[in-house]
This record gives sequence, C-alpha cells and structure tokens, in this order.
Amino acid sequence: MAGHGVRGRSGGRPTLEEVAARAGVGRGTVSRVINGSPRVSDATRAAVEAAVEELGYVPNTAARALAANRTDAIALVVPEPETRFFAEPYFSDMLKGVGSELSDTEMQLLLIFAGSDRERERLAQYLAAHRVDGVLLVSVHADDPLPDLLTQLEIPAVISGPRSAAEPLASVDSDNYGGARSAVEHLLSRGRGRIAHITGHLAVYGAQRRVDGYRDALREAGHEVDERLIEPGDFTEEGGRRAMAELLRRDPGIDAVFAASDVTAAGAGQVLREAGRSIPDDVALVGYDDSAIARHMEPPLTSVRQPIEEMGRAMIDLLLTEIADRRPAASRGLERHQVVLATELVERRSS
Amino acid sequence: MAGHGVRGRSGGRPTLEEVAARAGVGRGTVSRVINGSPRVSDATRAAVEAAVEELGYVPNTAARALAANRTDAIALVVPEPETRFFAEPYFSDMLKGVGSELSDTEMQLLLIFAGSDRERERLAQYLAAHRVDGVLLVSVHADDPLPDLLTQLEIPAVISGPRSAAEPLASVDSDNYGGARSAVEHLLSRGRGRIAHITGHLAVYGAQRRVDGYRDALREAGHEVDERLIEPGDFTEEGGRRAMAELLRRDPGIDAVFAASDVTAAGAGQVLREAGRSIPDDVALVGYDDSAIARHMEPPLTSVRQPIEEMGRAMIDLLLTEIADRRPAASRGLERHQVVLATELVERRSS
DNA sequence: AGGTAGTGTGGGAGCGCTCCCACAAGTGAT
DNA sequence: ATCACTTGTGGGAGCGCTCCCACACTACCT
Repeated sequence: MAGHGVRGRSGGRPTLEEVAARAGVGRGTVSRVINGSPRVSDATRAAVEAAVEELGYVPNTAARALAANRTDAIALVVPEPETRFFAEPYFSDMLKGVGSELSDTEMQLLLIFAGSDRERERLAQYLAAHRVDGVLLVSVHADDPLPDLLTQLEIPAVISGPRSAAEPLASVDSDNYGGARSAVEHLLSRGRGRIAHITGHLAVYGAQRRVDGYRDALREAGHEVDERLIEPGDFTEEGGRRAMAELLRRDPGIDAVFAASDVTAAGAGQVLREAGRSIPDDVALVGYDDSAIARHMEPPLTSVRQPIEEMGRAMIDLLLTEIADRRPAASRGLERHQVVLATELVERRSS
Repeated sequence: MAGHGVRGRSGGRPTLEEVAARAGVGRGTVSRVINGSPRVSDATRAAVEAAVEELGYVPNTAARALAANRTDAIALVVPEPETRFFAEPYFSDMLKGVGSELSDTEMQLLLIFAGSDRERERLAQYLAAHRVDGVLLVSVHADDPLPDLLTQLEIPAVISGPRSAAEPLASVDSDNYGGARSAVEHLLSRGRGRIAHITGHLAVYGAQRRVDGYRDALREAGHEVDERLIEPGDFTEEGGRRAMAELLRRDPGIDAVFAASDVTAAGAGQVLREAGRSIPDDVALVGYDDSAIARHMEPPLTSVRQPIEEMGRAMIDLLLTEIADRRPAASRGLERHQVVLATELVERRSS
C-alpha cells in the first residue's frame, strides 16, 4: 500500500536508488547495508532490509564491478585440453575442494581451459581485461609463460605445484619429498634391499623432490645410493616400460621399484611380468597418486596418496588472502605463502 | 612521439578516452571501431587501431556490461553434482561441442553446477542478477522449476532434451524415435522375432519417444506389439537387471532385447547370462548411448550413438540467435526453435 | 559553557563504457 | 542555387553502483 511515488519503471529491475527511496534513506546507507558495513543503526538496517525484500532487489554486478574495480570472480586455469581434464580424477577432486571452499563466499568460479594456442591467446586477453580478481593455476609446466604474465599484470595467483624451490607465486603442494621417503621406507621395512626409482619428468619440480626423498630415505637407513638404480621417466606408461626394461638390463637383481606415478608403475609392472618376475614376490612395486589405476591393477598397487581436495581448499584460502591483501594495498606480506600438505601411503598387495 | 597531453595516470589501464585523444578522434568513433561498426572511414579506423595497439588498450568489460546491459557471458547449467559431471562422457562431449562453437565468439562460457539445494539457491540469485545473457540447460528433469524461472526472468535459454512435445523453450535433441526404430529394425533384419524393450525412466520425454519408435518399427514390419514385452526401467544397471528378470519370467522365448541405455543393457546382459542364455546366439542385445561401457562389454554391445558434440554446437547456435533476437526486441520469431539430430546405429557383436 | 571525539547519514563525483542526437561535409536531383 | 539525402564524426547523457567528504547529532570531557 501507499507512497509508491518514484518507482514505476516497466519491467526493469529495482536499483539501489529505488530501494533507498522506499526505505526513506539515502543511497549510501543502502549500499552500507548491502555490503554489511557495521556503521548502520539497527533500525535503519531493518528498514532497508525490508525494502530490499519487498522490491526483490538484487545488486547489479556490472555496476558494482565498475565502481569498485573488482569482479568477485576467480578463474581456475587448466593449461590442458578438456580431454585430459575429464580423464584425470586429479581435476575432479581439485574442483571439489575449490568449490566447497568457495561455497560460503560471494566469489564465483570460472573454469578456463587453455590447451591450444588459440585458447591461450584468448586467456591472455581475458586476463589483460582483468575480468577476474585472482587466478588458480594447476598443472603448469616449468617453462609456461602464464605465471609471469600474471605477475606482470599484478593479478593475485596461486599455483598448485611450485615450479622450483624459489617459486615467486603463492603455492600449494603435497609433500613430494616426504611422500617418496615414506614409499622407500616402506619398501625397506619389507626387507627389500635393491630398490630402483623410475622418476617423473624431471623438468617438474615435484619429480625432483621425489628423487630427493628417495635418496635421503636410503641414506638415512644406511644404504648407499646407487645412481644406476635411478632411471628417468616422464609420468607415462610407455616411459615406465622403457625405464623398467633399462633397469632390468642394468641390474637383474632389483627387488623393488618405486615409480613416480601409478601409470608409470603400470608400465613397469608389464615389463616385470614379461621378464618372468612376479609381483610382489620377486619385485615389490609402489606407485604415486593413488589413482583408480592403482586400485584396479593386478595385484592392486601400493601408492602414495596426495590430498588433492584439501589442496584445492588451501589454494582458495591463499588466493582469497592475496586478493584481500592487495585490495587496500595493505601490509603486503613479503613472506612468501607456501603451503605443503602431507601425503599418505596406501598399502596394497603389490608390496 | 609527442602530444601525449592528457594521459599520465600511473599504473592504470588506458581507457577509451585516452585512445581517442591519442588517435585525435572522439570517444564515439573509437567505440565504433572497437565494436566493428561499418560507419567509420578507413583512414580513421586505421588511426584508431594504431592508437589501440600502441596503448595496449583492452576494453573494460564491466563498463561495457553496465552501459550496454549485456554481459557477453552464457552459462552451462548442470543440475547434477560434480561427480556425475565427470563420470559421464556425455558432459565432456557436450562441453567440447559448446566450446568449439563458442571459440570464434566474444562470448564467455560459465560452468555452473546445481546439484545441491544450496547450489540451486545460489543459481537462482545468480540468474536474478542477470549475470549471463543466456543459459544452456542439460539433463533437466521433467519437474525441474529452473526452465520456468528462466522464462519468468526473460533470460534466453536452450534445453538439451525437451521435457515434452510442447516444450516452450528452444531445444535440441537427438532423434530418440528414429534411434529406437533403427535399433529394432536392425534386430528384425537379423531375424529376431520376439524383441523386448526395457525402457528408460518414462518421466523423461526421450524415453517415451524411444518406446514410440520401438512400437512403430514392429508395427510397420507387420508384427503385432506385445505389451508384455515392454518393461519399464530407469536408465540404471539395477533397473536393467530387474526388468530383464521380469521379462524372462513372463516370456522365456525372448530372442532380442532393446534397452534404453547401455548401462541398462549391461544389467540385462548379466541376468541373461545367469539364466544360461548366450549373447548373441540365444538373445541379441542392443543398447543406447554408445558409451565406453558398450565398447568394453563382453561381447561388445551394439548401441545407438547420439551426436552429443553436435548437439552442443546446435545449442549454442540456437542460443546465440535467441540472444541476438531479443536484443533489439526484433521480429521475435514466434515459431518455436527445435532442432533434432540424427542418431547412428553402431553394430557390434552383441546382435 | 566550550571543546573534542565518535556515530550515523546523505549525496556528489566518478568508474569507463554505449547510445543517440546533432551537425558538418559531400553528393546528386531538381 | 536549393533541397534532400547519405556518410562520418563529436560528445552529452546516463547505466547503477562505491567511495568519500560533509554534516547533524550525541556523548563525554574539561
């Protein structure tokens, strides 16, 4: 009833101004209520909230973005073609963690694939237009120009696996070093003495850390590290086959293999069987990732599990902090933000 | 060189105004060049383009969205939890089609999951805020309130499987009727006489159409339709098992089964084998979807393939047309836009 | 009584665009 | 020479917010 003086625009959505008129207050006050500022009296707040309710007011995001110079959106950039995104449970788990952590926020998540050159070009434009407040970077290669672009554009970003020990971006990682150690220590405790390691692609920092963990675990147990038992792989199944064949040729007495990924372990397993070795009786096998493959191999594969979902959550936490810090150009903490999460060894029959 | 009168803001991005000053033209002219209007002389256009290049100008999306009342973004709404999204190749293929069709557009695609009530609530807010120009709706249930919400908000939308023959929204579908016919005709041509049908969830329009196709194929081949050979399922494996058991009980002489999905066929296959029937010798089996399951079954399953990727492309085409039509409130074509794409029977050893 | 904070509030300015009206200049028919 | 178009161009107004300054008002010290 009554007093509906100003309003009357046909189908248009109500604006801040209209809510203000309805509640009998000024524009600024409505804005304060909407944005949860504490400097509003209870009575006024109630009046405004009532007006918002009655009018079905929803803020216009574009206007807010323009005036406040922020978008309330962040991007999850996947530098892979869609295909891999769907194929690997890594992304699905990551997305679950990210989504859940974001769900009690106003932030909106954008999923951006940048597998092809074409897509990368578009992404660069996209970022240059500052269409997001921050970026989550997963599975980037060491020579990827994307992180530098982000730094240059001064866009807050968090990377899922640091590119080196000196990663300038905020990063979240699982404990590759510790994960590798736990795998090797497990094999040692099972009485294995000649433990080989098929590495991941060594341009990936995490793969290097796994080698470090392998070495240190052996050393600290009083074993000498035999460099001939370390054979570079590339995370793929074919790489696993190749490396395993080479290792067997070099030293037929190997009684355990720690592979830097489950698919690599699968490749190695095939070669071992072809060479007449039984798993785990002759050779124990341990993989990394605890993927579906690990569960479905015969025998099921012991593997190092990474807490992907938690990593996703941690990335969001870091990113939101970065965004908040940057906003008032606050005490820009110069200490680098790096989070490392523990892994877990999942024991199965292969070891 | 020279004449850089106006500019000089510290780190800020260049604006339209600055580009105009640099090129020695007015704001309107730059806007026209950026938006590809033909009403600009070649010389002016070149000057503006040079200025854009030199300044590294990128339009501010928020300002554009506010002024023009559009967002240049569309949403792909998935009313399922993330899990199913990743599990089913349907979505992956759909996304591929959508992405490819969108790639030569300025439009940006947002992926929105609305599996939980919480997420649906957020989605409603999101749509009310008109944060997208249009919506793609996949795998909606018949009683979903989402389509009506979109109609009410006057947001252009395209649905991937119409909810009925009278679907008011623009829609894209595969030819469920024709697909079912081709499956049954194939079985008839293989000399099968007693062909049963395990339906999909009959609340889904597509499932009804498949039943229609089954019936008509039999009739037109001069067979009588025995209603006792039609058993309702629900697209699931368990449903397939249940239905198959019931069918065998009713008529042990069945020599072929057409199931409304591959997983249903898988369930039916298990029951058949347990009943001592061999596939395809005793009973031929045909599924629907041509999913990975079909390829990996033993024996591999004959199945009806839907052109999912093309469907995604068609949906984008329709949606972009809708958006364009609505913009100048043009000749709002009252004819409904419905696209139906052909299916293809993929023959394998199960039939 | 005067001063000095603090608290709540209104509203101007401005974010960077698009839309559109006005107008100059050119073209060709009358 | 006049009128009527067409083509290209400049720039005002306005989109719906946020930010911030100004101001009224209260409370509590001197």
